[in-house]
Amino acid sequence: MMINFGYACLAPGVAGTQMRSCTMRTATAERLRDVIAHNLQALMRLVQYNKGNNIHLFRISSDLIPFGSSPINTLQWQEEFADTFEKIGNAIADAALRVSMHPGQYTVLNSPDADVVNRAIADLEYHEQVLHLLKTDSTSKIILHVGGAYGDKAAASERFCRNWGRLSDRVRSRIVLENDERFYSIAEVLNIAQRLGIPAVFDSLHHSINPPEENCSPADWIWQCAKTWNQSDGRQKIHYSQQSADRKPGAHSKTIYAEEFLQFYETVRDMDLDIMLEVKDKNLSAIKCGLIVSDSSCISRLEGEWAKYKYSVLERSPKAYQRIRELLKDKNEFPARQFYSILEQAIDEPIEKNNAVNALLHVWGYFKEVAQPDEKKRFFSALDRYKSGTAKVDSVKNQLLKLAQKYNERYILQSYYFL
DNA sequence: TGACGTCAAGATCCG
DNA sequence: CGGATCTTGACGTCA
Repeated sequence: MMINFGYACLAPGVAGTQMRSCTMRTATAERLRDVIAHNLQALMRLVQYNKGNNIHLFRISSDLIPFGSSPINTLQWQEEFADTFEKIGNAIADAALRVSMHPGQYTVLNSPDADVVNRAIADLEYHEQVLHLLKTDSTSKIILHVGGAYGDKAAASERFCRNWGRLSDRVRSRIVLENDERFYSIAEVLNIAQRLGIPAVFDSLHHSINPPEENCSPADWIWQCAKTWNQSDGRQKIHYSQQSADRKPGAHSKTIYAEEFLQFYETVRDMDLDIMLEVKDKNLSAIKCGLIVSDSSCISRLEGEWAKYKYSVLERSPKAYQRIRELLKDKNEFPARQFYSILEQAIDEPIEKNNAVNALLHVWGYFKEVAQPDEKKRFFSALDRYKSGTAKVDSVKNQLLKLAQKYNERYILQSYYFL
């Protein structure tokens, strides 16, 4: 039995992995060509990053090809970039990475509006083309919601099943259905999924907001969903996320909080699962979850994470900074849960000026020998403006980021301090 | 007609 | 002019 963790689309803090886009107004063939080439390169770097960080589950952004299913995009991008796709596909296979895609809430297959349905079909075909060009098999899924209710959910579900017949075999072999937070509960999704003979994806946060009448535990529903996954679908997938404490219901938390997560994990740990985390800090939480459920990893993995977090901790809580340093001293231990517990508390604290200045000066330490006189002058004048309240801490940080880029300070560049 | 969610582009403002 | 901050875009449904 085994559980993998993955994240969606973006890896904040990882150089060269940002997606670009364009608006309809600026979507010339040339511009689109540029953006697609850039995004494919970013995807390649994401794949390599995942491989290097032992992450085996990843959602590819629907924005990979801007207007990928729109007549606005007149490029033959499938042919033009076929070789690039193939190279990335090889890297995906080499990394043993399972990729998926997830069209958003605006792809609605069960709409009563024929145009909306036609666009939804085109959009699903676009997602399939990407996965196909990457040479992935049918275990690379397209996650879809049922759609709207239109005041008559039974009729809307019927329409979904009818329009299902209009999709190509290739698309149908990839689609999996997910419960949403407003209309279709996991029970209703299971119903439709069973009828069409396709897998169901349990989403924990959607479920807590929109539970079915049947009173089963999340683990029971996950077990129900397990029966809809067969050999050609690959390992069962679920979505896990936590409610943001300070935002509206359904909003994802900024990180996966370890304690709450472990309570859930205990209920599914004996299953074979791929768990897609939906969370603001993306790859950071995927690494976190992998580490806190592992009881036999090397402390150097924690030290590597600490290197990236340390200045974000220092600018909030020098006390937590010291505690973690103490915690990581014993090289024979692997105190992942304690490490993340202290970290989470620190990251949720507000930034106070004295602590922030302390952290800024720590980072400045990397440049004080190499910086030019004018760079030094600029940094300290920005620091003074921050101290006196006429500038924000981010403007001082940006100066440090610029210096890190100019002098290629890798230790600083990889830090989450600048996010 | 605005809110919803997402994240980068685009626009504007400031020194 | 560069950097910081605000608004817009693109999608469909529902109140």
